[in-house]
Amino acid sequence: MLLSKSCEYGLRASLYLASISSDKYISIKKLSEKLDISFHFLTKILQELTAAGLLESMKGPKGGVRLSKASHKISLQEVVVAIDGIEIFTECVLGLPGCGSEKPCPMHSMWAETRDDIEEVFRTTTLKDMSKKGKQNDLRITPDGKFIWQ
Amino acid sequence: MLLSKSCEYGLRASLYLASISSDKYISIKKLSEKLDISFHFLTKILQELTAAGLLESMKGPKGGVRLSKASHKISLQEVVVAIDGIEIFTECVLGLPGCGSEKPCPMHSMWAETRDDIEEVFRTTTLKDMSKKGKQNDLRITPDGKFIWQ
DNA sequence: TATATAAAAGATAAAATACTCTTAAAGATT
DNA sequence: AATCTTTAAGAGTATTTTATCTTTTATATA
Repeated sequence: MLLSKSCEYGLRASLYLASISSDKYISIKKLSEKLDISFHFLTKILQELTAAGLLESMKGPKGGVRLSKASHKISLQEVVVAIDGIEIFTECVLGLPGCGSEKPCPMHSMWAETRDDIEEVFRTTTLKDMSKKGKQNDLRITPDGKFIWQ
Repeated sequence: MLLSKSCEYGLRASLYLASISSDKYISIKKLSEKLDISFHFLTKILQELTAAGLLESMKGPKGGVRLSKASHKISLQEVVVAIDGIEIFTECVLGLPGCGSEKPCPMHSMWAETRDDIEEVFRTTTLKDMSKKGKQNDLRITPDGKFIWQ
């Protein structure tokens, strides 16, 4: 599994927020119900995204979370790095610490290339790209597919 | 992390066996010492590779494990699949079950392409390719880099 | 000001993964 | 026969990940 569960949930929530394209705050309760993710768990994940500056939050009635900037200015890579860290885009496929061009493993050159391709795809794809695609083609972002884009 | 620790260890041991290029059996004890991996843990992992038909084993004195076929006939993909399963080359980046071209998620087409590239690299690279590279350039397959190719 | 709402924060629990250790059995070598 | 080494199964521990629960803090609105 490339991404952790936390990261998968974070991405799905971000895609939903991007599809709203409003500056209203959406409560985490609502998000968790729409996406069928545990409320408390999602809260933790979204706190990380808020701490990373990708989301803004507001307490109290009518509070919730929203994207901190336009969805076309947030890449999937930013979301992934905020939750899983930069490691997945930098680490050795054999798990050797400090593997790099100075002291590489046999698989380094082969893997670094592939890994950079993955990073590029995540870096050049925005939340808007994906939410637009999902909305236009009614694609699913929940296991049961019952999610309805607005 | 793309690969599990077990898989990283299995790959490293396979690379070492490939570098020996002999039909002698190598004891798991020796392998675990050379590669600095827990003997008991490595035993379990190599049993999986034996069960998958990638290694042959022999009990008793002078026993151990060896590759079941020439190292240029074993791909990295086979080793990975034997330990981590085929899922890493097939699963959805958002973790949605059954994600495919019939009922995709927004990231499906983007990810499927990248994922297939990863699979291709692992499928077209053999243990011989990597062990040869490691041996010729004295690259490391242990964290401390003290491993010596023979 | 009082109240309800909702995120933040922290503590705890459950599950999965990564290891370690032990025991017994069987095959191979000397 | 004695010894070496894998096979196999299982128990036990540690760490990380995933998930839940409770309390605190901030905010809107009546």
